[in-house]
Amino acid sequence: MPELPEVESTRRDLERDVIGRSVAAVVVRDRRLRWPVPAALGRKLAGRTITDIRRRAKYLLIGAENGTVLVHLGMSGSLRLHRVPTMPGPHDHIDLVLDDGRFVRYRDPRRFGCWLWTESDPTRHPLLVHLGPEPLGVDFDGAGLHRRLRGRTAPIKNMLMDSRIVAGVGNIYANEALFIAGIDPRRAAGRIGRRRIDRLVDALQDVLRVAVEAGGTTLRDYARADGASGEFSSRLNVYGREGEPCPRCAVPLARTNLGQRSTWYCRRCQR
DNA sequence: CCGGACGCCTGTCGGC
DNA sequence: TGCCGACAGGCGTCCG
Repeated sequence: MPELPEVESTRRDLERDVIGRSVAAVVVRDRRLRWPVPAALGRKLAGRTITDIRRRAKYLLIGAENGTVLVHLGMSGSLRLHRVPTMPGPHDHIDLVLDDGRFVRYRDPRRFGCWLWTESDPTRHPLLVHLGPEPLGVDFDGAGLHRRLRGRTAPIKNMLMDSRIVAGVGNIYANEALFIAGIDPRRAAGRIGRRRIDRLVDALQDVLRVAVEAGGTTLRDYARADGASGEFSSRLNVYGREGEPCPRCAVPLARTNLGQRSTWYCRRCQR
């Protein structure tokens, strides 16, 4: 579920309230996430101050004085900041309780996410070390992407969703960026000219920036840290819109499958 | 190295 | 109404 804009929105929401607070306790009700939640996590974090919250790709890096928690929201995860004690639901697996009594609650029905602990440089962690550039970072541009795609025969949409090529882009924003750029998602990535790759970079950056400003996209499970929905849902041009008129040319939008994922596009506008 | 398929898990929805 | 398959925002791993 959560892609770069959703994770970044969550990061910004949490950063405001959590930085500088210390951890009173970590309550783990179910350790069975993608990988088991480390048994030592509570002991490591208890009494420690949260120094920063960063994001890399779709990972949140919650920094303490003595290490970093790597949090991934998987397909259905969310982090909510609660001010008042509330009964946990069946999928509320972890509470990070702060010294002022507020707590960050991790909910993840499908348990595809993770909470891991590292005491070394988190960017060198095996899960992060091979990630490609951040699409909104200064080192991401048309020249670099064009070079990385040289010789690749896989569809461009698969490449956008490959975190080694560019980090943090998932199914929603890959579809939306390709629509804006007017590129057929099935097209072999290495056969797209430099000009069109430049357009794709612009489109991707635009859609991600606007989505972050809107607080991300809520389809079902995702919620901001304050419980609000992401408002980008109403701005989606093609995602989930098979058969509806193309916003640009009114031809019914098509759907296909690429890399086992549903893909929506306009047969006329995207070449 | 590359591309494609497969699980992991729970919930929901549509068709019969 | 009930059952069953398809599908859902991700991604590490395996196979050819």
